[in-house]
Amino acid sequence: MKHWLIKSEPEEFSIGDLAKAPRRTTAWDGVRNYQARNFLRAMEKGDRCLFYHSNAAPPAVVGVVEVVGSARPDASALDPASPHHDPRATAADPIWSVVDVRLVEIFPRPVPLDELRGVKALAAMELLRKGSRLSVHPLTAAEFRTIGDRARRTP
DNA sequence: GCCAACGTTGGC
DNA sequence: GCCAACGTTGGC
Repeated sequence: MKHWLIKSEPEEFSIGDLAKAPRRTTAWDGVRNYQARNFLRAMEKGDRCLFYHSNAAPPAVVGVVEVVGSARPDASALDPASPHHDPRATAADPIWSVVDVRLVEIFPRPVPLDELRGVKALAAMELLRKGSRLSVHPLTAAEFRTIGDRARRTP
C-alpha cells in the first residue's frame, strides 16, 4: 500500500462535502497538471491519502481517504460546461485522469501547515518544499503515520 | 488582495 | 531549444 497527499480548496470541495457524498465516495477530478496526473495513475486500490485543505484558514491536513479504484479518464475535461473543461481533450484521448476515493476518517484535530513545518520528521515532505504546488504527491509511510498520530492526540 | 514560485505557451 | 509572457497556485 502506498501513501499520498491530495489537495483541495475547501470552498471547492471540502472533506465535509465528501462526508455528505453518496457512499462517502467521490471522483477526484479536475487535476490539470501532468506530474499530479501521473501520480493519480500510479495509485492503486487500497492506497491511503491525506486530505489537505489548501487556500484555507488555516491550510491543514484534515483527514484520510482510501483509493477505491485505479485511474480512469476524467470526463470533466470533455464537458464544455465544466470549469475543468480542456478543449484539447477528446474521447479517444481524454488526457486527464481521476481516481475514486472514499472517506476513511475526518481527523479529530486538523493539523495546520504551520505545525507541520515545525516537525523534524517531516522536513523532506513535498508539501513543505518552498514553492511546491503539486496537488497530488506521494508520502512516505512514516510521514503519513507522523501526521495521523498528531491529529489524533491533543497538542 | 498581494505576490512569489511555478508550469505552459508560443514566437523566434 | 531558448526564453519572455502569461496564467495559476496557494500562503499570507
